[in-house]
Amino acid sequence: MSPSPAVSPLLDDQICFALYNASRALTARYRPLLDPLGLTYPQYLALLVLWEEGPSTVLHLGERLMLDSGTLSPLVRRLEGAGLVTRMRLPEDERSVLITLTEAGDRLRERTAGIQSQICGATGLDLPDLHALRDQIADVSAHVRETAQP
Amino acid sequence: MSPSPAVSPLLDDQICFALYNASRALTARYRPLLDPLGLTYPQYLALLVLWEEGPSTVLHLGERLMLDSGTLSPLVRRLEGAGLVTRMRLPEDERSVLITLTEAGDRLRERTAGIQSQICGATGLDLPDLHALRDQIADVSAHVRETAQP
DNA sequence: TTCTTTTTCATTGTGCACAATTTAACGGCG
DNA sequence: CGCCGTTAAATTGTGCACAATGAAAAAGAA
Repeated sequence: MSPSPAVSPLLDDQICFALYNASRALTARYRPLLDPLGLTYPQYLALLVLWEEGPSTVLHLGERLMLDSGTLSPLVRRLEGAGLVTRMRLPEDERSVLITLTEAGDRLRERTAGIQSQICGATGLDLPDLHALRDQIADVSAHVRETAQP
Repeated sequence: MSPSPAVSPLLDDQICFALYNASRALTARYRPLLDPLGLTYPQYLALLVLWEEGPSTVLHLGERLMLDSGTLSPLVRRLEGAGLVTRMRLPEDERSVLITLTEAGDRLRERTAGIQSQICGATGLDLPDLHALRDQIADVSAHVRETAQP
């Protein structure tokens, strides 16, 4: 082991590169599980919110997923094209678009039943370790967002 | 706190969502640091490899960054357009393209000096914790790739 | 050598991310 | 009421990721 400087610029030392790789690796691991359902990973995330929390506006989806309308508008349009959700302007506020699961979108939930355990298994960690790691990562994430420069 | 099932499908419980968010948050944190240099984060990663390891083929870059030619070809073309690298077919193997830093590309390295410490500071962790977390994430990443289904 | 397979890179097409702008609707406020 | 700043989505444009395909060169087999 060579001694490393206090803050190394080496590629493999970078926390961001590790996160970037891990995120892509896990998303790739989801792909063969989601492909049969006709979903991408971001589409699956949007459905998770709808399954958990019911009809949501684009704004609400964006807050939960940390995504803006530039990403969500076309994504939701594709979910609508697949017959999984409907879009409706709110009568009480015509600016907002309420996204609601269709019957097909609701039923799709059952077919995602085994996905989580497969993903957790692929990480090679047991549940306590996985939860601890997830919390650490979430803390870093929150801290990075808080220290964003104006 | 409500008791959670063994493997929760809830959005906020998911390790992948945490990784996905953290990766985007850190990349966003890099953006104002890299914008003045005219670089994106993936372009910065490619330059890191070239700064560390010298002239590299597209294949070598791809192995280091876990990216394929479909991503790297246009990325390298943009680096070439910015005058930071040159591309040359290897005389001994005309299939391979060697990417070499130009003077400008080499000099750019100096202007990235303070970036790492700023990013590390933004995570809110000290160096030992940061290294431990990075290693854990890299382990998960490697395990996920190993357990990819055929 | 000739034929076949593999390797390396580029290209095409789809779907995110995200900045910047636009459009329409809402909420005051005079 | 008309005016104005704000807000919610959508749109536009750029740059990744990645699957799939194509093209050219190299390596091997017959």
